[in-house]
Amino acid sequence: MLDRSCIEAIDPLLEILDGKWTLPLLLELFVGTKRFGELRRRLDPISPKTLTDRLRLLEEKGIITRTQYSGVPLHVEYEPTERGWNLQPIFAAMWAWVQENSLSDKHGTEKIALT
Amino acid sequence: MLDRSCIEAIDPLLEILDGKWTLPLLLELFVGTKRFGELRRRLDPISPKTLTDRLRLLEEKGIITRTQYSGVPLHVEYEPTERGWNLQPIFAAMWAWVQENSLSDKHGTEKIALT
DNA sequence: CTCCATAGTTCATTTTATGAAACTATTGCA
DNA sequence: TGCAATAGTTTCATAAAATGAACTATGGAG
Repeated sequence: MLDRSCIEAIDPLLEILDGKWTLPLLLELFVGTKRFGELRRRLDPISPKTLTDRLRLLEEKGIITRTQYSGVPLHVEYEPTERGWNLQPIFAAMWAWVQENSLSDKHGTEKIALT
Repeated sequence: MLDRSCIEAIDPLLEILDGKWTLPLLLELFVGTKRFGELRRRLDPISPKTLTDRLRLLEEKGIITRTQYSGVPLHVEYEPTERGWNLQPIFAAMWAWVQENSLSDKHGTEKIALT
C-alpha cells in the first residue's frame, strides 16, 4: 500500500520522468533500440536540442545507454539499461489506466454537503 | 506488452499528471481526504495559487472531488474519485521501482563499439 | 456590524522549459 | 582536398509554469 513515506521517496523518479518528451522517448526505446536521427523523426517536431537534453539526462540517470559506432557515416544507438527496462511496469500501469478510464473525459461534478 | 500504439494513447494521462506538485498532491489524497489548508501545509512551500490550479485541473479531469461543508468556519474537502483511485497502481509501480532501483544514482557508462 | 477562520483569487515577477536557426565535429571515400 | 551523412552544440528568443504578496469571499458568533 501507499503511505506517507512514498511521497518524498518518488522524487528521484520524478526528476527522471520530468520534461515534455521524456515518456514518449522512453516508449520509443522500449519498442526498440534507436539512433538519434530516427528518434528525431519519430518524435517530430522535437528539436535536436531538447532531444539531446533528454538523452543526456536519461543517460546520466542510468536509464539508457549511448553506444557510438565508428564507420561511415558515424552513428549512435540508444537503448534502455536494466534500470530502464524496470520502468516498464509503470508504463504498463499507465496504459492500463488509459484503457479503462480515459474514454469519457468526465467533467467535475461538484458536491455541496449540507450539514 | 508495450507497443507503438501506447505512445500517443497515454497523452491524456500525461496532461493529468503533469505539473510540479501533482504527484505529491495525489499521494496526499491517497493517504486520506484532506482540506485545502492541510494540503497547503503538507506540501509546503507550495503557493496557494499553484495548489488551486492543481486541484481545479484534477477535479475537471474527474480525478478528485471537492466537497464544500457549510458551518463555521467553512471548509472544503478533497478526495479521489474512483477514476482517481484507479491511478494507484501507477504510483505503486513507481514506488516499487524506487525501492529496487533508486539506491545508487548510477552515472552514465558510455560505450564505444569498435567495428 | 465587526471579527475570526477557512479558502481561495489577482497580478506582477521570476524561473524554467522549449524552440528555431545556424553552426561544429567526425569519418571515410572519391 | 572536399563532400556527404550522421550527430550533435551553441546562441538567442519565446513560451509556459511557478512564485510571493496582498487582497477577496463567506458565514456565523458575539
